Amino acid sequence: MPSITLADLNPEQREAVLAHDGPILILAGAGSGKTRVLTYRIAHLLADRGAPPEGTLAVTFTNKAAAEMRERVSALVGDRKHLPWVGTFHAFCARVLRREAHLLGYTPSFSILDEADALAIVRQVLNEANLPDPPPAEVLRSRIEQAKNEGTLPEEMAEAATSTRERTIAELYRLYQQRLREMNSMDFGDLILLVYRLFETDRSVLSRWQQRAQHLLVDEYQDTNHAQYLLVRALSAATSNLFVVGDEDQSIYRWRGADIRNILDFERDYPNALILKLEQNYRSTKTILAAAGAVIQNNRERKPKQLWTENATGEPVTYYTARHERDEAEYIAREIVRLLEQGMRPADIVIFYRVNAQSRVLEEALMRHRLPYYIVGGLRFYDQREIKDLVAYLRVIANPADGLSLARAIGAPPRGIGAKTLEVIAELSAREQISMFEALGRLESESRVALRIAKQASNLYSWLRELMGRVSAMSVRAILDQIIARSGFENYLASMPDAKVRLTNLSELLAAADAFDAEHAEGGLGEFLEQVALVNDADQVDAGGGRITLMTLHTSKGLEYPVVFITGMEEGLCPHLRPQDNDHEIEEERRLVYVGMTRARRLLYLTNALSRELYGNRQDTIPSRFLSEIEHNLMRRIAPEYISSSFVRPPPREPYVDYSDSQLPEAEQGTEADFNIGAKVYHPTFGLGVVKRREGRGDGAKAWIAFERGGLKLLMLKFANLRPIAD
DNA sequence: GTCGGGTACTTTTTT
DNA sequence: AGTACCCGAC
Repeated sequence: MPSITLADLNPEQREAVLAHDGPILILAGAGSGKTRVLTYRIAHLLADRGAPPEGTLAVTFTNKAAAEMRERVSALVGDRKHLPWVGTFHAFCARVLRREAHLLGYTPSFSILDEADALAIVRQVLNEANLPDPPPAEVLRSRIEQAKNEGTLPEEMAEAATSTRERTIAELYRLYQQRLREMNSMDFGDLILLVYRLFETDRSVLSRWQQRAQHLLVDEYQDTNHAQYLLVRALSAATSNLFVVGDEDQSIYRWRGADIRNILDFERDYPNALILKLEQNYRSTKTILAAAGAVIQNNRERKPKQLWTENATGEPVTYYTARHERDEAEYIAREIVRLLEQGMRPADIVIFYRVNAQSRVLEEALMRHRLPYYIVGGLRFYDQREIKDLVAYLRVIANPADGLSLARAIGAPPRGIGAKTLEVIAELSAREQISMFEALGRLESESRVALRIAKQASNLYSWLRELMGRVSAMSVRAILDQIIARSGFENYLASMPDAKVRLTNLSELLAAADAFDAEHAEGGLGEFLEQVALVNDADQVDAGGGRITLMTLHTSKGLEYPVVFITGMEEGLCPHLRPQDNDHEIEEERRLVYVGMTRARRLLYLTNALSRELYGNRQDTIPSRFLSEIEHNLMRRIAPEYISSSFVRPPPREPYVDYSDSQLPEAEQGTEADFNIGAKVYHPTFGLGVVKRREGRGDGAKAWIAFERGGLKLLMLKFANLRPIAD
C-alpha cells in the first residue's frame, strides 16, 4: 500500500511514477507535469520501494530546479534529512572529482574555469606555440569544447585526424589540456569528460559511484550531450534503473553539443526500455497550445506527438507589428500597464528575446512607464570585473597552482607588476618546478626584476601565504575581509569612475559569502568557489520580488508565466540566421520559439518590428517565418494602418515618443529614516525584508534585516542598495 | 615597465 | 554598443 498519495496524478503520470525498475523514458510534452512525475517518482522510490536515499541520484538542468525538487520531495516524504542527492551534471561531477582528483593528477582544490578563463588559456597556448598560420583562438576553443562534449581526448582526436590542420588542432588541444593540468584547473567540459574517463578506466571507482546511482533520474534529457550520455550509461549500467524525462521538441542546446539522438535513439540503446508519453497539458489555454503546435509540427526531426488540454480556449494570440524596436517596446510597456490595471501582477509577466542585446530598449520603455522589472542573465554577477578580481584571490588561496587567477589578483589593485614581470614569474615557475605562486615569492633573487617590484611581489606573497595557512579554520566572509583589508581593494574601487556600483557589488559579494557561511562550516572555501563557478542564469529566476521578468528564450526553459511576450519575431533574429545555417539550425530555432510559446498560461503576445537597430546598425526586417505557420484564426492582429499600405516608411529619426532623460526615475536610494525598525525594504538579491535592528549611523549605519529569501542579514545601508517599500 | 586612454573591430543562445 | 588591443605618457 503506497504511503505516497497519487490521487492528484493522471493515469499516465501515475504509470510513470509506479513503473517497474529498468530503463524508462518519459516523453513529457510542455506543461505535462514532468517535474511532478519526477518528484513523485523519487518520493515513491524512497517511501514505498525501499530505495536508499544515498543510493538515489537525480540530475537536473539548473541548480534552482534541483533546489525545488529537493524541497518537493522532502515535503512528500516528510523527511528533510535523508534525501537523495539532487543537482546538475556539472555539480555532480565536481563532487566526484573532489573525491577522486588524486587519481587523475589533480588535487581536490582544483579551480573550475569559466569561458573567459578557458579562452585566455587558449590564447596563451597559441602564443607559445607560435605557429605560422594559427587558428583563431575562438575557433580552437570551440573545437576543444566540441571534442570534450563528444567525449574525445586529445590523443583520440589526433588519431582520427585526416589533415594537417586537424592534427594541429589536436596537438593544441593536448597542450591546452597539459596547461590546465599544470594549473590544477578544469573547464566545464572536463568535469564531465574526466569523470567518464575515470569510470571507464577504474572499475572500482565506477562501482563505488554506481552504488550512489542505484536509481538514476535525469531531467531535460533532450539537452544532454554525448559525454553526458556516456556518463549516464556507465553510472546506470549496474542496475539499469535509469529514469529519464525529456521532450525532443524542447531541445535547444544542440549548438552546445546537446545530442537530440540521445532521446530519439533511446529505444535502440535500451531495447527493453519502457517508453511512456505525457501528452496532457495543464499549463496553457487551448489557443496557445494550438498555436505552439502549429509551429512545432513543421519540424521533421521529431516523434509525432499531440498535446491536448482541458483548459479553456482563452484569448487569441496577439500579433503586434511595430515600426521599429522602440515602438515595439513602447507597445509592450503600455500593454503591461493595461494588464496591471486589470489586476494582473508584475510578477505574472515575462518578456522573452532571442539575444541579450534586445533587452536595452525594453528596459528603457519599462523605465519610462515606471514599471518594476528585472533581467535574468546578461552579464552574470560573478562575471563582473571587481567580483572576478576578488574571486581570483580566493582561487589562488585555494589553489596556488592557478596561475591565471594569480595574474588577475596581482593586477587588482595595480601593484606595478605587469606583463613583463609575469613572464619572469612564469619562467621561474617552469625552471624551478614550482607553482606560479611560489615563484612570486622568489623574485628578489631575480636580477631582471627591479627591487621595488620584487619587494611588492614578496609582500603580496607573504600575506597570501600566511592567509593560506589559516583558511581551513576561517569563514569565506572572514577570508574576503582579510583580502580586502590587506590589498586596499576598497580604495581601489572607490577611485574608479563608477565607484558606487562597484562598491555595491562588493557588498553583495560579502552578503553572498555571509549567506554561504550561514549554511556551511569553516573551511568551506572550495565549496564556495564551486558554487560560484557553477551558478547559472536560470538560478536567479524568482529573485525578482514581484517584478516583470526579462530573459532570453534559452533561459526560459522549464518556467511558466500567465503572460508571455516574445519579441523580435523577425527573420534573421528569430530565427537567428547565419549564412551557413541549414535545416537543422532552423529546426532548433523553431524549437526555441516553441519553448517560449509554451511558457504561457493565459496570454501570449508575439511582436515584431519592421525596422531594427542591433549592434549599431539599422535594418529593415522581414516577419519571422514562424508567424506565418500559425493559423490566422488563432491570432488577433494589431498593425498600425500605415503598415498595410504597400510601402514601408523608413524609420523615423526622432524617438517615437520623446521622453527626456530627466523623466527617468532616480534610482531610489532611501534615506536613513526609511529604514527604521519595522520598515519594509527590497533588496536585489534577497527580495523583500523587514528591518529588525539598527546599528551605527551615518556612513557606517547598518541594519539587521529579515528577508523572505536568505533569512536574517546584517547589511551596510550605504552599500546594500536597499529600496524602501511603502506599506 | 606599467598603466591609462584612445582606436579599431566584432557581434547567439551558455553549463 | 561594447570590448580587445595598441600606443604614448609616466
